[in-house]
Amino acid sequence: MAISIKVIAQLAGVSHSTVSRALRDSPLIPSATAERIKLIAKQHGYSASAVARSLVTKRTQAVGVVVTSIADPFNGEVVDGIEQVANQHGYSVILATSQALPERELMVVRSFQERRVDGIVVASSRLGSHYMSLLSELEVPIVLLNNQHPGMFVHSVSIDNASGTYAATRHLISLGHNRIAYLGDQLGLESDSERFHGFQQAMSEAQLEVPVEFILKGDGKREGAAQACRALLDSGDRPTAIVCYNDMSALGVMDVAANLELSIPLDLSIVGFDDLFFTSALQPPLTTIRQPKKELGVRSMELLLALLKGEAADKHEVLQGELVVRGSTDAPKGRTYQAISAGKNSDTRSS
Amino acid sequence: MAISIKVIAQLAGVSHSTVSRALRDSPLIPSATAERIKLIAKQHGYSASAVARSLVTKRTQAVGVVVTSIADPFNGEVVDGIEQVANQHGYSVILATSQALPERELMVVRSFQERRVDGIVVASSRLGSHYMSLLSELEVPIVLLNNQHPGMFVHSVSIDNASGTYAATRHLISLGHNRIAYLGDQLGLESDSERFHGFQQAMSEAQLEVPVEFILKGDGKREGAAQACRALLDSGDRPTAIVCYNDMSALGVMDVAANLELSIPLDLSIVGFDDLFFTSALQPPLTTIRQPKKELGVRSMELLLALLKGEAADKHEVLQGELVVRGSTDAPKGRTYQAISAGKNSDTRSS
DNA sequence: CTGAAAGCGCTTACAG
DNA sequence: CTGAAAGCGCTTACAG
Repeated sequence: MAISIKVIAQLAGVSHSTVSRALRDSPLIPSATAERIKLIAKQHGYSASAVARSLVTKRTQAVGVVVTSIADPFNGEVVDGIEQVANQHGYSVILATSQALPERELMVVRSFQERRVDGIVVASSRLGSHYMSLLSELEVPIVLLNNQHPGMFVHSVSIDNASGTYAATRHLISLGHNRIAYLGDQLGLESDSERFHGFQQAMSEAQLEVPVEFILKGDGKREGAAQACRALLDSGDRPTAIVCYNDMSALGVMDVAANLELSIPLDLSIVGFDDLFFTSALQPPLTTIRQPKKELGVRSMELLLALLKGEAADKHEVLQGELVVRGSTDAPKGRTYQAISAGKNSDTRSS
Repeated sequence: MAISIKVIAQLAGVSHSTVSRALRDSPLIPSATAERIKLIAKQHGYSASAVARSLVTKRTQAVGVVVTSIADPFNGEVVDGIEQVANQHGYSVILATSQALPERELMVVRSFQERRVDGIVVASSRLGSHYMSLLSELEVPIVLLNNQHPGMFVHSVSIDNASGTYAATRHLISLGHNRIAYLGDQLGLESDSERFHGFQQAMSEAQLEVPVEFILKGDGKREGAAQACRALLDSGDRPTAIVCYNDMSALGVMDVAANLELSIPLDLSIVGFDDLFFTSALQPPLTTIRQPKKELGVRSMELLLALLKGEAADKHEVLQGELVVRGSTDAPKGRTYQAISAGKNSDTRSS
């Protein structure tokens, strides 16, 4: 059905080589001839076959992008950035989701390989490391976004996890909290341990203890986080603040707090991570670490593009997050009056 | 770099035709030979070239999926459904975003055409109709998700828009509201006029007037919706309830309400549309029409698959939404006591 | 400037 | 069962 270079060659009375050259603006073809051929091509609705071209050029102008799930709003923003840059540079995006299923991960690798994608962006946090080593056998450039597998790959673009939670924890400490919990992820993610590390560092610098019961393991999702923190929040030995692995986890904590009739931030201050678009609409709005999500996608694709051009490129790029203070954090109840009176009454010294 | 059928033919001491057949489990090849060849292929990391295969079979086993933006959480869930079904059936998804830019839409069509995708799912609401007619020239099956261009295409999967807002409006009326506004979209979307129609029908059935000032035009987004409703909500002539085109619009209304210190649902009841995942976490949680988002994606891809197989398929499939009543709707203030006392005190008759 | 030729890596009638 | 041949739609040295 689709018309080929051959038929437009006949129509134009030239060889198909000439048509090919004319259509690709080869300097060999005089512009008059080229225009004539292009016109005929256009009139007949000619569209070059990328697949035929790829066979000879050995380039598909396609990149593979893997995420665990594109329903995850974080991934959506990231992929949006990737896709825009890719498209601007004439690359198509082949999107695959692993759903965190090992068999799906395997299929994705196979599929990328068979399609001969020129490069890959792994834009997801939960891919198994077995999978990663398969990917590395593909012999195409790979960029990891928020790298969870340090050392396995050379190129990555990540958020500065540790500084993020460090800033969040410092913020809580400066409000007067000293009983602060950390609600992490249970999959042993690199990002989780980095975030935990930032938390710990701030705590130890302030010489604050973190009892083991204050270190919770969720799963990065709302329900998992809720389950992970319920017992602690229901106990007499409650923290006054909690630093969460991400916003979805924070949402789970808010659910439990509502359930236990704990007031936020009066009884419990909460900090998230990511700054997903809806966090400012929560009641109270969530204090969180903003990740430049789209930017992460843009930079990853730009890095991949550089690699594709054979340019030497930054190996590991790290972007900074930003603490966004909103209503979910405030001074702990016991210290509220001190803080207020200290502010209103300048002759009162706070401890 | 990638090994070809030819070299494994040499290795196995057979012709490349035999290798091709063995690898594709042709019944012509005895299983012993086939196994031997497969083993060699595996040992040498052979991976068939989808591009070479596509050139001869005229099938790419790839489908194009267009959305305006994959950062939109609604689209994320939809595409997740599409991708899962596609992958299960051996199809890859080429994702393109139009960003509602005409020049991008044009590029997307070109790109799908050059890549010779086997079919297309248009999973987005805001594609220009010029673009749609370009798409229809592609001569591949096209499925429209939440079809905005009735008549232009034969195959679509949609939510029942009118029944959704009809149910939402009935719900408000049954709570005692009679001053109900509709906040729509300004792009002349089919879904918007259908949703408005459902609203209108419920109102006229209840013999309730809808003053023109109560018909607002947003843009389906938070800020646009906020802007569209601010003046009305700030006036003395305020509605007691508002039916929104979608959840993001409802979010904008909530912003304005908070700003004007209107209490929800006491001063204003709000209904959304979509049931995005965060709506249940809002304060108050949002009453909305749930769209089966993933299901819409799944069905669309299944429909496309059927078309690809040449099966006669449903032309226009319509899925039903579901009213999810949450805290953002209640009886209007003036009637609250009546409603309560009518409930508590069975000898009191409400009007 | 232009064309004939070779080749990219496969699939699939066709002949044996 | 197996191989030689043709062909999918391009690009690009090579020769003129």
